[in-house]
Order: sequence, then structure tokens, then C-alpha cells
Amino acid sequence: MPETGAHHLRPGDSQRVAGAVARLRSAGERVTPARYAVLRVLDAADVSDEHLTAEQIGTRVAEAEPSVHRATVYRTLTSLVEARVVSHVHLGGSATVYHLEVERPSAATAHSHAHVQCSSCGRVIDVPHDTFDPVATRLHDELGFRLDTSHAALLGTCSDCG
Amino acid sequence: MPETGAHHLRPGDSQRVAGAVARLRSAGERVTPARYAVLRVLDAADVSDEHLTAEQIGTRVAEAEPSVHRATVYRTLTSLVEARVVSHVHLGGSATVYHLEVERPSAATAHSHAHVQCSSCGRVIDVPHDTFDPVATRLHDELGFRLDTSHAALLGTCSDCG
DNA sequence: CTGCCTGCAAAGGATTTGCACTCAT
DNA sequence: ATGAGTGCAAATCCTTTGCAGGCAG
Repeated sequence: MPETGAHHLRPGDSQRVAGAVARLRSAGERVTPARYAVLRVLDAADVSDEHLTAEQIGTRVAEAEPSVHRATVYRTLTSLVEARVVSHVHLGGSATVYHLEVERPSAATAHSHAHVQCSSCGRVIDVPHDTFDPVATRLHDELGFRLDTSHAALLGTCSDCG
Repeated sequence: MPETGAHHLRPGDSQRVAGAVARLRSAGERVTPARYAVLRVLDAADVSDEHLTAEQIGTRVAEAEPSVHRATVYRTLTSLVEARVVSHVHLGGSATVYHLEVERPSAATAHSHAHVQCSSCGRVIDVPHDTFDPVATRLHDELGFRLDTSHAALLGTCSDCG
């Protein structure tokens, strides 16, 4: 009764996890239980619109799969980002949060949304990617600076904390 | 031969250092050698358009005034920021940089410039504060989010690294 | 004088690394 | 079978903190 390498797949695993695994594999990376665990945590967070730090991911992975070491989570995140299966956003509060990358195995084209964070409650808000277009255009024209709107978040105050 | 409290002033100290000291004092904070040292380092950095992290400031202070302990530099920066004599910007790379605040002892009104950082060479570029106005307006209208353009930097690629 | 600020040293928390072993391929 | 990935533990790095003494106001 031969198994084909998908031994880690689980019933609950979403389309996105499956897709991420596929891209991971095609990137020449190995698919291990630890990596599955991280991907599942990220998938669940995405569903509930959460943005998790490496440490939070580590904690959740530890809950789901105690055998996965924290250090491995860090290494895994690095690999996943490198393989473009996961992307990260630097928040103003100097934390970095991760989330599953939806498509696009190739490089450049920033498709994802931009983020702003409330310095009061810490909430991260996704904003349409074209919000920053005017700024991006101006920076490019005046300074030759190519803005990457999805790689860092700006701070401010949200309506709840206003 | 009575001295009036300016015992720490030095010939080389710029107008800005003097102003910072004045505001510091009027904020009810004490003016100590350590605080002078930090202010001088920040002033020198501003002149050369540098943006220094707490650690870099610590190093430069150590060079100029070896007797000032690193821990004091951290505490000093906290105090100076609180007293609005110094402001800090969170860079995308998850470092925080400090610089002298030019005027405005009062709160709110963001006057200072915004920043963008090159993810390739790390250079921090000051941009006119109105650059982000279109975005700020849109975020405010659509989400009730009040953007603080000077508190965090966005990432991108500068013309040199283009 | 009074207590804010400091130096010192030790604690702290998050991330990284060396090493030997394991398992995905 | 072979080396990428892992667990473990120790090392690092940056920053914070408790405490006693010192200096600004």
C-alpha cells in the first residue's frame, strides 16, 4: 500500500494549503510536517483576517504540533518566504507579520494589498492596492523611487480609536 | 563666579542643540551631560542627513563620552521623545531611527516630513510631507483612518538601486 | 536638599546557530 | 541513500530593569 508523499495532507486542509504545498514542492523545497503545520496556521489566520508575527505563529504551531520546535518555525518561515509561498509585512511597531501568498509564483508584480496599522490598538487594516498609486507615481516621477506598497505598513489611528 | 546651569554647553553646539535643551528644560526635564551627548549626536547626524538607530546613537555617544552608559542612552531617548524634543520613525526593516525635532513643542500637528526606505541599500529618503496627502484623504474618507505619515516609513527601491 | 537621572550588572525576550540525527525525495 | 530539514541547547543581540549613589534644579 504505497503512499505518494502526501502523507501530511489532512481532511481539513483548505484549497489554499494544498496550493501552497504544490508551489512549495515545485520550488524544489521539501514538504515536511513542520511546514504543513506553519501553513495551516497561516491559512487559519488568513481566514479570520489575522496578521501573525513569527512568535505568534510559533505559539500556535506549538499548540497544534508540540513536536515542532520553535527554531524550526523561524527557519520554516524564512524558507517559505524565499519560496514566495508566504509573504511578510513590516509593521510600524517593528513587528513583522506573515501571511499566505495567494498566487503568483513569479517575482516582481506586487498584486497584494497594502496595510495600515493603528498605533493605538495595533489593528492591521488591509487597504486596496491602488490606494497608494498617486504616491507611488509621484515618488517615481520626482525621485525615481519605486514604491513597494505591500512590504511595509504605515501607522495612524483607526476609526475605533479616533 | 556663579554658573547658571549651562555648564554643559559647548562652543560647537549648534542653534538646534541649544533650542532642544531649552525645550527640554521647559518641559520640566533635567539637562544632564548624557542628554547633551545624545542631542549632539543627533544634531550631527541631522546635519549629515543620517538617520540613526538607538544602538548607533549609543555607539557614537560612547565614542564622544565614554562615561555615558548605554542603558542611559536608551532611557534618554525615551525621555527626549516623550518631551517631544526628539522624534522617531519606524523603518520597514524593523529598526527605529531618531532625529531632532525642529520646532513645535505642542502635540498633534504633524509637520515633519515623511520617509521612504530603499530595501536594497537601506537608505532613508525624506519626502515632502504633502506627498501622502492623497492617500491620507482617501483613507480618512473611506475608512475613517487618520494617517500619520511621519511615524513609519514605506519600503521600495531607490534610483541608485533601481 | 530632594528626587530625577545615572552607572553598573544582571535579567529578559526574541531570534539564530552548531551539531548530530531523521526523513522526504 | 543523501542531504535538506529538524530538534535541542547554547549563544547572540538588543533592550530593559533593580538598585545604590550622584548631580541638576
